[in-house]
Parts: sequence; C-alpha cells; structure tokens
Amino acid sequence: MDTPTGGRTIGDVARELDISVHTLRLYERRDLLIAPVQRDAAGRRCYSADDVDWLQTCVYLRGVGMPLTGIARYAELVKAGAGNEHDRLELLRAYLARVEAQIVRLRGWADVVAQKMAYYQGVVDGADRKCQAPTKQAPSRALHPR
Amino acid sequence: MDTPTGGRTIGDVARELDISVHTLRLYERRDLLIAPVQRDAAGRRCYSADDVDWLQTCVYLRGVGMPLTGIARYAELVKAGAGNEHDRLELLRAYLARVEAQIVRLRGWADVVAQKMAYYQGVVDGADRKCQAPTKQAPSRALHPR
DNA sequence: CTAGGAGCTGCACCGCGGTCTAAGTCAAAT
DNA sequence: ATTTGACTTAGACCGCGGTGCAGCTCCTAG
Repeated sequence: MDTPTGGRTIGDVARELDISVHTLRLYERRDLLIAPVQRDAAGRRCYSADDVDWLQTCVYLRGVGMPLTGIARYAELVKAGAGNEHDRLELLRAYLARVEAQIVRLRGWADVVAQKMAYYQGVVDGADRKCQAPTKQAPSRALHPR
Repeated sequence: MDTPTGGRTIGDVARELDISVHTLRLYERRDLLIAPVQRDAAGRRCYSADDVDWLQTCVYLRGVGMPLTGIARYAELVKAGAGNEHDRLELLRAYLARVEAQIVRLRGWADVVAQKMAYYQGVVDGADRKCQAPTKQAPSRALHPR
C-alpha cells in the first residue's frame, strides 16, 4: 500500500495472474507492456490496476498460443494510440485465421480419436466378455489409422 | 526402387510428408518409430509403406500439438503389441481432454476477437463516414477488454 | 541491531523442436 | 576418371518461453 491507486507488488501480480515473477519481468523486457510500470522509491515495480488488466490480456493471449513477439506487436499498436485500428484489425484477423484453422484441425483429430477410443474400448470389452468382433476389420491397420 | 516392396528414400519421404530430412532423422532418434527402418546395402534408410504410414500419423499428431515425447510413448505402446489397449486408451483420453480444453479456450478467444474486430470495424467505418458512435462506451477500456 | 523476506539486475541455464554444418560414403552420369 | 548429388554420422546451433542463481538493496519485525 505504497501508492494511493492501490499499486501492487510484482509478487502480488504474479499470484493474481498465476504466473511467475520471472515471467512478469520477462514480459516487460520483451516489450509486451503498454506503459512503463511505475517504481516506488526503492526501485521496486508498482503495478497499477490497468497494468494488471493488460497483463491479464497478455496471459490470455499466451493461453491461446500467440507468441510473445505477436503480443508485443499488438501492444505496440495499442500503445501508438488511435488511428491504427485498421492495423490492429489486420493483426487480429491474421491470428484469428490461424486459430480457426487450428480449431478445425483439433476438432478433426478429437473426432478421429473418439472413434479410435471407441475401437479400443471395443477391444477391451471384447477381451472381457471374450470374442466379439466389432465390425470386422484388419486390426493392425486400424491401430493407427490416419 | 531398390527394394521390391517400393522402399522409399529419406528424401522421397520428406517430400511426401512435407517435412525435412533432418526432422525425419530426429523423429527416428527420438524413438517415434514403431519399427526400425530398413537400410540398403550402402546403409541408406529405406522406408516401407508402413513406415511412411506411421510417420504420417506422427506428423499429424505433431500437427495437433502432441509433443515428441508423447508420440514416443504412444509408439512404444503400439510397438509392444496387443494387450495394452487400455493404456493406449488412457493416453489418448488424457491428451484428448487437453485438446478439448484447448478447443474451448480457442473458441472462446475467437469469439471475443470477432467482437473486438466488429468494434474496430465500427471505429474504422465511423472514421470513414465521420462521426458515428457505435454504442457509446469508454474507448480506452474497450480497446483491450478481457 | 540484526535477521528475514521480498524485491532488483544480469546472466546462465533448461527443454523443446528443429535446422545446419562438416566430413565422409556411395552410385550413377559425364 | 571425375564430377555431381543424395545419402550417412556426430555435433553445433537456433528461437522460443521460461527458470534458476548470485549478489545486491531495501523494508520491516523481533
């Protein structure tokens, strides 16, 4: 409780965002931040609510796989202020496309695996109540379809 | 066309799977393979159709983010032959859960971004045909919601 | 006054997934 | 015979995202 605006220490923020203090400092050095973090008299970081907000966004973006460089680029645009909405839009759209593609790939795989699991389940069940071909197919090929 | 069974050279396979020969050798050293690759008289790798098939699976698994160690573990189970279907099932189920979670996260983010993009689009449009508040809200906050 | 705990910096280190290089072997084409 | 090009190995190197450590300052509690 140093700064009136409820400035939080790096440890607090780390706990709050569930990341390490190392990571926090790393993000700062990698220019993910949108504004320089305040320091108290002793040179300790003193995060504002806005800082934490933005960091939360960063953590979120990391969570969906955006690389630090990408976040930094985005941060730069936001930092630059109004007038570059089009660029931000483009950046988001580009990454969004990749994410959508990834979703499709994952979805597809998940479905395949569900099938595969059903097959294995059949094998296991079959082993239990002995002898029961699921749909008659060459097993060694079915073990790794795709 | 050395071996009768259409054994393919490493370069062929690399082209076919669209990965580098380095990567192919890496996968081999990391024990992703289900069976030792044959060698011709000169010691060159000679991939069978089955090898390529399995490698295709590996590439696919990488594509959905499974780490090499995970694939190696799975390969080990497959290699071990019948009787461990339950273990394979467990491995798949575990990874599937992670993938499903990731899908949800991505989906959620994609939706948020879609909104965000709609907002920016509004800003851009507004800038074009001058003056037109979309839904009246503090812009600097809306710039990085979440 | 002193001991702890938390912060600071800078640098080394880690695992991961590849990629590249050097030095050598081999086979087919010139 | 020699060149060309695809292969072999071992090992170095890379970017990424994050951790760990050493050595320091500082604040606070006992």
